[in-house]
Amino acid sequence: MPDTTTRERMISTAMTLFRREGYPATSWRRLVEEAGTPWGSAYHHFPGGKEQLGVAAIELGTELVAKTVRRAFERTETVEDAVRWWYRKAGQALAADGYRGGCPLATVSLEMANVSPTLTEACRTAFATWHRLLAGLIAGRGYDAERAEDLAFAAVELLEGALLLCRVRRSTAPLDRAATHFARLAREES
Amino acid sequence: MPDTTTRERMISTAMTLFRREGYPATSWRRLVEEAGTPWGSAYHHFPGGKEQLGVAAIELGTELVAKTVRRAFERTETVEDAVRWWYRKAGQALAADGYRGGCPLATVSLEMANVSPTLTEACRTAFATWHRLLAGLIAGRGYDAERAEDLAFAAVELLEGALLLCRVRRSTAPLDRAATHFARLAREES
DNA sequence: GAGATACCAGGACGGTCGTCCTAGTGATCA
DNA sequence: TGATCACTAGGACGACCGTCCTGGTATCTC
Repeated sequence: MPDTTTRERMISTAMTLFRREGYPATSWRRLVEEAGTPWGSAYHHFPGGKEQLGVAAIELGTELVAKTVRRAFERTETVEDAVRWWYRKAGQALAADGYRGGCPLATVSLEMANVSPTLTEACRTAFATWHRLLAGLIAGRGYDAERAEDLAFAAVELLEGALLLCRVRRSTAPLDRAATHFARLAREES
Repeated sequence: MPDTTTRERMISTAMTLFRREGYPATSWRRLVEEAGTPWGSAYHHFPGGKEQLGVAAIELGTELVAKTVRRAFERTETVEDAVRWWYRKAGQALAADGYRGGCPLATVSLEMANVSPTLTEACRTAFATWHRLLAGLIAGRGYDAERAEDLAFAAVELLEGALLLCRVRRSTAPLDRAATHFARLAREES
């Protein structure tokens, strides 16, 4: 079962709060209250302070999304179906959470880009990980390397834009449209 | 000349700080320091407090982007050229600001979606304004209404996703790719 | 001139923030 | 049994937050 240790519960709760309201709005006090973890041991598990917790939460979010992507390509045959499956999964998660969630990185990325080089570097690494993973999986479906790179970019760009609009409109429609747009990009020859 | 009054300077500075670091990170004290406006008259001009300032900043950002979009369609002939011009303009502004800026709405949208219904509503209205404007301009270039709607969505989704990646990677490359992706979507028949 | 109105100065207020600390608990191992 | 270690309890600390206030100045209206 997941999140058995105090440290793990803190990280996964931090990821949830970061994606819902962002980094500055997530205080240690709210975190330990939400996670039900001991307030006194925060700096025991994260001597680097809130920033270290932030990096850990970003890494967890990166891995969770990567897992979804891998699963999407396992259960589908074409690239457009894989992305559609991925986006649908993201939409379901978003709706099930009452449109409070979204990308685990987007909010922190935007907030901390000019403030914390450490967190920004973690976000940069995360996006690079996704991009590399996607490009590899797309290339594995028969696309040449350059085109796979390009489609991997499109998949991330469209997802991030769509998640933002879904959040604001409280609807998964933008994600559905984004999946269709991606399918068109993937199908077109030349 | 712009921003002649205290109120206008406060709003435009707020927009800048919101897009750079977000809503919670932008305090009144930082704002008046940055804007060089009197601290004592903040609640004179904005009796509704920080939230009222936030709404005003969102509305200003909405109008600035709308102006750029209108200009883009004035100086180009095809839809894909208009979007490319728009994205290039956005990339130039981003780079000129040292990759600190970005979409004036994105960060606030993500941060406040679960916190402030007022600000969320302002963001929703803003995105709807852009979408309506774009759909109208695209339809004016000969696309049928439904397709124009769809392309307007794609233009906003791709821009938001690209701006996020540009910010993190400190590069305008994602915007260039996004423009190319949009061009492919706009060109393809059917 | 007098009164009203718009705006500015600058700090008080209570609250929350991240950080850090001392004291204590419970388990492990000699 | 006693020493060591990982972990927890809970608050102190100074800084900053949004808000609101009193007192003042400039400008306009009659």
